[in-house]
Amino acid sequence: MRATIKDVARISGVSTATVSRVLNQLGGYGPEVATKVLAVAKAIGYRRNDSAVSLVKQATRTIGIVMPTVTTSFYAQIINGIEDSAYQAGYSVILTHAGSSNIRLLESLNFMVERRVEGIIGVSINLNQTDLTQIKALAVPLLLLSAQAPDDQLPYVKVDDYQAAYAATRFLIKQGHQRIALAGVDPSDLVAGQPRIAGYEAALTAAQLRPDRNLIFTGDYTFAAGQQAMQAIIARPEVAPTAVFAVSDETALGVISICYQAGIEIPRELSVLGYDNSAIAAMATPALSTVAQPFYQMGQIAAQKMITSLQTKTVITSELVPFKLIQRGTVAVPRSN
Amino acid sequence: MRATIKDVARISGVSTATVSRVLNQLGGYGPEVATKVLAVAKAIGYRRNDSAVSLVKQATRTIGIVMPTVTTSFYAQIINGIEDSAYQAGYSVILTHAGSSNIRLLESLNFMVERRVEGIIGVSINLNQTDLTQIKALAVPLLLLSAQAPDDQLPYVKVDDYQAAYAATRFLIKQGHQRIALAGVDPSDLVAGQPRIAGYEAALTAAQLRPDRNLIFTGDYTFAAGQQAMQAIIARPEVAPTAVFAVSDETALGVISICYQAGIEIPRELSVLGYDNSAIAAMATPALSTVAQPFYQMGQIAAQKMITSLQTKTVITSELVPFKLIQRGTVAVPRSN
DNA sequence: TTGAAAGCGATACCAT
DNA sequence: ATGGTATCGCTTTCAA
Repeated sequence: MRATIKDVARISGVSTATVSRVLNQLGGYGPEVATKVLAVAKAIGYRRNDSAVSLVKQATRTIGIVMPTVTTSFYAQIINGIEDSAYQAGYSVILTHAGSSNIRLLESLNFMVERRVEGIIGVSINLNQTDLTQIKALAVPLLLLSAQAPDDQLPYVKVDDYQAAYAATRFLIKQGHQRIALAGVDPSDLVAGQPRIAGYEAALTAAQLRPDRNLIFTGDYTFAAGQQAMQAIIARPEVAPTAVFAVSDETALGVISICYQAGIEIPRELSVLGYDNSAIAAMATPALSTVAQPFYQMGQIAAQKMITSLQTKTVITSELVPFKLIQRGTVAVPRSN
Repeated sequence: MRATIKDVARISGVSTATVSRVLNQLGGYGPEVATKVLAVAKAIGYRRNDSAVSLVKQATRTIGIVMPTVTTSFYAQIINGIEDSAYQAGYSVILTHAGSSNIRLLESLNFMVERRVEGIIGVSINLNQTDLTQIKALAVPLLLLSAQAPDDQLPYVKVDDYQAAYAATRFLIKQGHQRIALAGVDPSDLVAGQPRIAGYEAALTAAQLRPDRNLIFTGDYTFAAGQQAMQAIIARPEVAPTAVFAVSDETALGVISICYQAGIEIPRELSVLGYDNSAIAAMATPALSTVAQPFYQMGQIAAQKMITSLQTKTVITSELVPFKLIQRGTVAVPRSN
């Protein structure tokens, strides 16, 4: 059994109250007592029991992270950001997966409530109205990261997908592209799907280019989705885009992998633009031009917002974080231009 | 304030003891009482307070993960594996970073001891004797994942780096390669460095090929290390390997990126073999041939071992997990052959 | 400056 | 089948 405050008290010849005061530097004790207590605590390897502290203080200084099981490469960056901020504020981070398509979501959230986390950051989780109702009943602050709830019923930290898609498409147009495909997008996805489609089409329209639904290749943001999109593009020469805007870096790599097999040279014959700027983007060959989401910072911001809100008892405000266009090696002017 | 067991007891008109029995399905109560209690608990949104449970049970059902801050792409897979296994066993997972080069290591471990985690899984952390001594003093089970302590003072789960490097090199030799470079390796790294060098050299020797120190390009397993290695190779035409065995997938991609810039075609002019089979390997162009480490399973195994040991109070045994050679598109027979 | 003691929310033993 | 209550380790009033 581990040493407790009582052991320290007994050995030091003082009361537990005094030991507690010394250990927490609350003042109101003589210097020699302090020295003694500290020495004893160290000698017997005393460590505070946070369960007991949490119980009496009614605060666990813990925040929870819930995320889908699927492990796209950028989650590590987000977690890093959250954990670093939390750590600095003296908070612990507990982690659970919501399973694929949220099957474990409510179970996970419940788990965390029992663990008495003070707040939860939900990464990339899509919520429907039922979820939302149940979450309200949990009575724990939930902040969304890279996600958004219907009618903004929950605060979020994310980039503006519409603006990012608009800027990305506009960038491609400025390079001289006129036939630009959009690949891997899920049109039923209210958060990252529809806004990106809308931004893409708006940029096209603003440049007097007529959006063409045949240039939109739907998918689920994966590598495989990119491969399928590119295969479809090759299969239909009448479509012949000069650039493809992929909705994720992984999708972009899927596109590129098919081009490689088909002998299509990038960026000479086809430009490819990714989305995320995950670690793989910089390591791809050729290095992937992409829309950067500042994942690490997003994690930091989310944790900070949560903790500040907890400490000041204020409501968490949503925040749109800036994206950035990173030009590397996969976008060039179109050949025909 | 959240509802407690007392509230449930009061409203149901029974004692807290009975409520506890019902909630934990311990038997020893009438069916109508059970129904009543459950209904009340649900109605007032009662959730168990795990801090209180942990305190009285002297068990937190929590395991901690400590890992370096640097976020190579496979950490997500490891965490997924750990979390899934832990979740199934009813355990929570708390996560902290040890900072770069372990600066935050002991602080993190201490944090976890105060949180009363029942065991800690240390991912990719290199320990020296001082660390080890302090860890012993913490008196908490520590299992290493993808790491190994001096003199095997701590149990571990990892692949056999020597054997993997041996097999990989042998594979390259069988393909007809005779001049094989080793890139990105840290020769001062006892865990992943020296064994791989040794395995590589042993395979060479076994095939009557004389190991050549000029073919070993040291580094720190990163993308940049791969780039530097390849630049060095190009700068010294007298070395001219026909294959390079990179110590990580990222390093392999670094090698490939320089080849691309230099117009060296892979695998026609140079074969490249990676190590890890992280998510990026399959998505690279051309797809990377590599030595696979089963990260997700390693996470699962580690968590299972830890939890089993906790529950059966037995000592954790080390385990060498199998690696696998994954042949994709970056290794071919040498041109000159 | 210091200590006694009440509680935090649950469990589990001992009665009844 | 049910209730009373000591207990887990700590913080925090209230007194002294």
